[in-house]
Amino acid sequence: MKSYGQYCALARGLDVIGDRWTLLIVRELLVGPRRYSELREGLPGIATNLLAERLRDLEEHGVVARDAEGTYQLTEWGQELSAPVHALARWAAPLMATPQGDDTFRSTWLALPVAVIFNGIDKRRPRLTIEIRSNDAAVTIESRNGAVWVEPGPATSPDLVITGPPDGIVGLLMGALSETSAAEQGVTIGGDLHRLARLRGG
Amino acid sequence: MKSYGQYCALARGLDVIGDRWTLLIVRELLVGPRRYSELREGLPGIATNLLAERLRDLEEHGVVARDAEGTYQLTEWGQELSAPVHALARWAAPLMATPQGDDTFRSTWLALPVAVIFNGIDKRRPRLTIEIRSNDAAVTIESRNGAVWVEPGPATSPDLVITGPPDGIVGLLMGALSETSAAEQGVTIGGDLHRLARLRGG
DNA sequence: CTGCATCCGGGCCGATACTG
DNA sequence: CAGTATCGGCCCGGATGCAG
Repeated sequence: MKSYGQYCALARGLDVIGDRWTLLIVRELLVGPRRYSELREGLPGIATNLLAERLRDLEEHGVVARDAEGTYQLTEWGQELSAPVHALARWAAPLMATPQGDDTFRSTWLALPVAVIFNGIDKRRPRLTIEIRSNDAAVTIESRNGAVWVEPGPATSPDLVITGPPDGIVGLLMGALSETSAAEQGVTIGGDLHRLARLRGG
Repeated sequence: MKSYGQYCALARGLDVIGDRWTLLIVRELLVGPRRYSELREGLPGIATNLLAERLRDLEEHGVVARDAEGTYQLTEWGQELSAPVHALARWAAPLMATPQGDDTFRSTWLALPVAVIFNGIDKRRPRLTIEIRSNDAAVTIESRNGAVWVEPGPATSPDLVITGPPDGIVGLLMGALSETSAAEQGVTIGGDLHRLARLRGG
């Protein structure tokens, strides 16, 4: 991208991550190291040449590093993008109220709202395992030692299983939807939903 | 901009503020309401049609509102962009270490690093008035009641006057430069610099 | 099959000219 | 002062090719 040519931290930051698709690539890598094909899978709609070019730019700028096997991961500095990414997601949370419509969805994207909703460590949070079954592959929300995070794949013995469309699931996680209104959106819950509310400190 | 078409808060947020120049327009409006010509002045390099189009988009999305006299200002939701903007500026702070070079600078841009460095309210901070004289118009850094912010224009009776190039001034504000190394960059200080350090809690 | 590079049509960006 | 109109060029998006 052409530089803004401004001696300003925001402008210089945008010179690095302001390109189209760039921050979404960072979102994918914040979940963990990813192969090229996994990145494509998590970024529906991106052109393959764009993904390659962005990764090259991010590597040059010191945000992304690739190891010998061709796996991409964030550098230490790149990891620190979690703060602005979470802040932007939090700001944009009201936009999630309008339904999914034709928008695509990948269940690994739940890592972002989960990180925003259950951020930090709270020792009072109970241990809990939730399996999420939505459009594509199942993912697991784990609560251990006060921290909450998302892992790809189903759970071995979940305390709670939530099945349904993405907007209903996100509404439930945020606490914006009641169990009955979520059910109207097609969400099925296996287990006691109050255990989820307790993760938010409810 | 074309929507990413993803049911993800980050993607939907970028659909609103991900366009080129958009977040820099928000930076200008975070300082306070601005006229069209003032925005142009604070965004060197932007094309006038782009500025008009971005303002229209931001207004449609409910980020910006314009009053009867044609003054633009952020809505309540738009104001909340201060969090992601500050987070991005904080992340990009290391990029400010490379010198200004040919980059343009406006002294009102100091409002952003000042907000990042002296964020929040700290009652132990002393009352202080600093006048900054850099490339263009003078600005004033005010510390009152534990809060620190930037006002356009010179101060009436400053406790401290700092004159010099932008990179030297920003380095001094962050505490990354000593008084002597700042002086080597052409920074002149009128008054006792230790009073500035005390604002940071030093 | 993975991990890109190349090519091309269309849309967005950048600069200038112009208008109420 | 506050934009609109216009136009060349670059970037984006989608399809395809191809080397390891």
